[in-house]
Amino acid sequence: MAMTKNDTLSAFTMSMRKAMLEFKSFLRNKLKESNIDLTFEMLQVLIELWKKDGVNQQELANLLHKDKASLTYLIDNLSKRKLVQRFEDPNDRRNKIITLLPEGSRLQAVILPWIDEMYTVAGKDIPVQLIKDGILLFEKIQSNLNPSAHS
Amino acid sequence: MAMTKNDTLSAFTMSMRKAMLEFKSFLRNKLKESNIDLTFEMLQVLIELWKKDGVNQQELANLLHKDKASLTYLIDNLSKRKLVQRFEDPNDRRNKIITLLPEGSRLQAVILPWIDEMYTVAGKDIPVQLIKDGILLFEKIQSNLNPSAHS
DNA sequence: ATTTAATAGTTAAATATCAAACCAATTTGA
DNA sequence: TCAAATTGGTTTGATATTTAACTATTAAAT
Repeated sequence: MAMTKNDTLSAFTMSMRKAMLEFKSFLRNKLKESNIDLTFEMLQVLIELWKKDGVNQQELANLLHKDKASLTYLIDNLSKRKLVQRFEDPNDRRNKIITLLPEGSRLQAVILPWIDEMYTVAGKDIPVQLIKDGILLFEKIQSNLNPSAHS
Repeated sequence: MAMTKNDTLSAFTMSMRKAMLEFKSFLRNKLKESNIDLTFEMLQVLIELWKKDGVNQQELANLLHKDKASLTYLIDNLSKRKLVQRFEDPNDRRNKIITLLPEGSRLQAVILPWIDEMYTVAGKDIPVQLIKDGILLFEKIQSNLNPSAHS
């Protein structure tokens, strides 16, 4: 049977979904091995804060392509675990600035090596140019599906 | 600053996430425009049933890379909407065979054109070979992260 | 043949996502 | 300046995902 371009795209999205799940699964296993009670999504937030601490929820939502409502819950869950803290921005009291607590900072040295390992394992025997081509492909698809989004 | 291969992979996963969200968002908008009360995930199940009706939950879970527990809930929600029905397999009473109800079948003619449109829009000005290259890239990453998985 | 193991499905609990409604604070603009 | 619009965050309700424990059924093994 002839495979149309749209059939290929259907296989593409399926395979993309599965690759995404493998990344998540890799990290979940690492966390579980060390009995760290964190989800992949909470980790995404922490990673952004390790790059730049003191960011408000909306900025985090934008960086992570998540809904601001999702961020409310994620910050709640990170706060419960005493990893981050909310502060009201004195310059604009609508904003809640999120900062790392000591335990949240401490985890960086433990977890970042796992992230690095994950990418090293995932990218084994793959030329970096292929990965860059993949990014360009994603960006083209994004702009096709949503021309108004200014990436 | 120099961008390492792992930095590129980090950008890759971010961009992949975003592309996935655009696909979901496109379909959600279509469904909403027509006031069809279905989620992207319920649609994934229907699409498999449109390809092959009368499949059990575990097979659906495997096809969609989902957990069997997720399928229980998805089938519950599709049943509530009178789109599918569970049957006990007489040959193996552990299995629940899922079949389309009339309304579930009827939706195919409405929704499949949207799926086709989604892929046509997404793939505009993209040579099919690039998409195939993307699939190979995903498969390589999958086997790197999870060598035991026999795709 | 009887015990053991594996498989399919359900349930519960915790978390995540999304849309919509909402509040408070700030910005715009007539 | 004051009303309207925008922005950041929260809440609610519905759905999705994951893990783990559990039941029922079937298959495997000694």
